Amino acid sequence: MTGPTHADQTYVRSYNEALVLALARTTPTLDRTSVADATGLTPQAVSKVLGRLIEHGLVEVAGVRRQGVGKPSSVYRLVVTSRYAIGAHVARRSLRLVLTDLAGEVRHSAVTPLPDDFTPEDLLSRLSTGIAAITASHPETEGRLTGVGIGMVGPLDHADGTVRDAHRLRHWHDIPLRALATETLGLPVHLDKDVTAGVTAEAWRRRGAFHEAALIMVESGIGAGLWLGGRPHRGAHTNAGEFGHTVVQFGGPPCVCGRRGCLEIVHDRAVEAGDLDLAARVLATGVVNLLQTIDVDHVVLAGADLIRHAEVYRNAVRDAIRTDVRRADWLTVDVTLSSMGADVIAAGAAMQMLNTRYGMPVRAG
Amino acid sequence: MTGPTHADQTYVRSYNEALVLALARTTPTLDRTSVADATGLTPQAVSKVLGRLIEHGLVEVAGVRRQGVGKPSSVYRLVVTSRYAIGAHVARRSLRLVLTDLAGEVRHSAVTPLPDDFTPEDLLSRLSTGIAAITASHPETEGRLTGVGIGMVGPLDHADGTVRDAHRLRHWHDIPLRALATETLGLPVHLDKDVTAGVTAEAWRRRGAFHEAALIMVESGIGAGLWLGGRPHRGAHTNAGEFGHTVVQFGGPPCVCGRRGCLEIVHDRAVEAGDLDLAARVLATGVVNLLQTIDVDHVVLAGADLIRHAEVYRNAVRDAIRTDVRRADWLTVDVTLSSMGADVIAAGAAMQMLNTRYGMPVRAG
DNA sequence: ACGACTATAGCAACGCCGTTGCGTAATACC
DNA sequence: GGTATTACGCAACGGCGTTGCTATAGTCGT
Repeated sequence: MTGPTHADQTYVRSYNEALVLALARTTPTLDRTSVADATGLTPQAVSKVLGRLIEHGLVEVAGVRRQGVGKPSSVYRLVVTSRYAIGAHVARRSLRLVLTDLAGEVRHSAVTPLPDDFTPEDLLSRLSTGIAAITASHPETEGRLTGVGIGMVGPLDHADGTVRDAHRLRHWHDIPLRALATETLGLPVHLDKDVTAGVTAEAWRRRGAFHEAALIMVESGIGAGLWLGGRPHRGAHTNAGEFGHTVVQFGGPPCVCGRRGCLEIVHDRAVEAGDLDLAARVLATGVVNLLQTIDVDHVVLAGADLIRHAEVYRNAVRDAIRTDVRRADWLTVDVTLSSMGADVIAAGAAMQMLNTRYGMPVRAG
Repeated sequence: MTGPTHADQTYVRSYNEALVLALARTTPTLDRTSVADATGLTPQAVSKVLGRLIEHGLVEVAGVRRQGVGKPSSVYRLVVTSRYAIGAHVARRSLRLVLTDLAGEVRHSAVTPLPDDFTPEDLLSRLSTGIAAITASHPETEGRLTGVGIGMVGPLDHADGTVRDAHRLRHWHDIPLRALATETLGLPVHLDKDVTAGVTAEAWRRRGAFHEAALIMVESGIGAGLWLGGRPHRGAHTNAGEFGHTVVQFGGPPCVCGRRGCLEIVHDRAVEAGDLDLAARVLATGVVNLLQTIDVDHVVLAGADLIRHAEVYRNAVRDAIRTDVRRADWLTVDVTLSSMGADVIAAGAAMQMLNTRYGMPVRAG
């Protein structure tokens, strides 16, 4: 992003704190020894890290645990109500707002329609009133709101927070949405593509198990959110995951994007023809293409149009993975449905906001 | 790889040293101020880092530079002859060995044929004699050999150094090649897929400019080496980049891999039919698919079968990128031919070896 | 009941990082 | 030749995880 930067002790501190927080997020309780084993830190260092986290209210002592002979160990746990974040999923016709706690649990969810061809001003005013309504009904978030994450259809530029040309939205060309929203809302704002936010939602809650993953979203378009090497992959222009516009049928029907035989147009034609099985097989072919290209071991299926026929799609993808390629037993892939349903994008956007403050520090590595 | 591990001051040290070394590799000369500007370190810290590097012989003082008023600054430069590495490119019928210096420059290159269906023993003995010949003719490498990098056709497991099932090689099933070679050669060994080694070769020499990139290789098969987020992307099972076996023609001709209409079979059929333009367009379609999926801004073309008709392929790829999709002006992609010719895989393997010692420390980020 | 044993917790000193403050060296300019 | 300017490096500092050691709070055996 900003070019290489150096490492110093503040990096060491925030890195290790993030490591312990990630552990706290994914385990009901912690104790000094188990954290030391999981992180490689010495028990003494764990005490110091936990001390800092307790001081900031992120972690608390939950009691002691007798585990046989010897002094019982103190038990710690995440204070999930110590921080909150708001996530927004900006779709073509609707705005979904969620409130999540520090563990990524959704505390509140609401959808409001958006007018056809809504403008930036339309969105900002609805964001404003929607967030005000949430904070009013959740006074416990007072002073504990980390910020607002926005997941939106692309193309956009994550690095400078600008919407370049949101697909099929007339008034959205080179709109500095992050800056506008920061000013309007008075809170830190994180802007990202919807699918990237979605895959973050899964990763934030599953930590280490989720190292190489893709979230496949079918919802007025087909896209993929990528999580590679333990972090989101956005590509050079925040344009990764334009999965629906890969050609699976050379010379096939023309697509709105200008190419022929794109996954999306071939899939949609099958749906229009009422052949859902074929549509699912087409999508599955694309998923296997994705596996061959980036070799993820977790595939999460999401999106309203997919969830409506969840089992058909999931079975097609699983079948394709098993039979399409002569895949050996070591090529294990876990195919699941999104655990968060329709909230996944908005919740992921909220978690991205939390992640900027309480996740792994960027750069270095 | 080994799960999350903590950060400490040894990490800070090696990180900053790697940062300065990367700068030294890609710049003719260094001075304290420019390093400080580029890394964000204070000048005093740069002095300490450079002092450590000089102590290890990796950097030397090259003189002073008068740049106007004030005390002239000391000028430093990488000692390219302070470390060497050997790279091996194991192909189906040949073994290529190169010697590179610390800058990644190829100092020696040699090819020997490999027998049909060669065994692990065949390879190890040829590695042994080949490396002995190189060190004998390059006495300056005495005591300065970092190790041996091996780039090979997959599938293999980079994490534990095992060849799982090398494509079309009968005697290569679950062979712990890294362990065997380490023992036989008495040197550290790094094992990786050929294409991943190849993309590392480009990245090692171009540093920051090369953040999101793919190396497309056409040479008895079609594969891609991926460089994402400033580091190699291998995927969950070291199986990323099996680009030739993505479907571009749904229901097309059957491929050896078991699917139908794979990029590789469609491309090869076109070549067999003598229609090189079509073959190049098919490959270009696959490249654009790759861009849509992972959004790289550097595409490097390589491989004997491609280089033979380099311009045809390059033009086809450039045309496809320009016209295939309604791409906006911000979607810039740089398409180049590999700068290292036939040595690219072997040289990249050597640089991977150098990278394990003198590159960015793993984990943390 | 009571002492031996054991695992945990935390204080204090330490080593090593980059940072800061400041004195010194070497050049151009007047 | 004096002065401003730029670069260098010693020394003290703050902050990180580590190490050594003592205090603590339980279980277990007698």
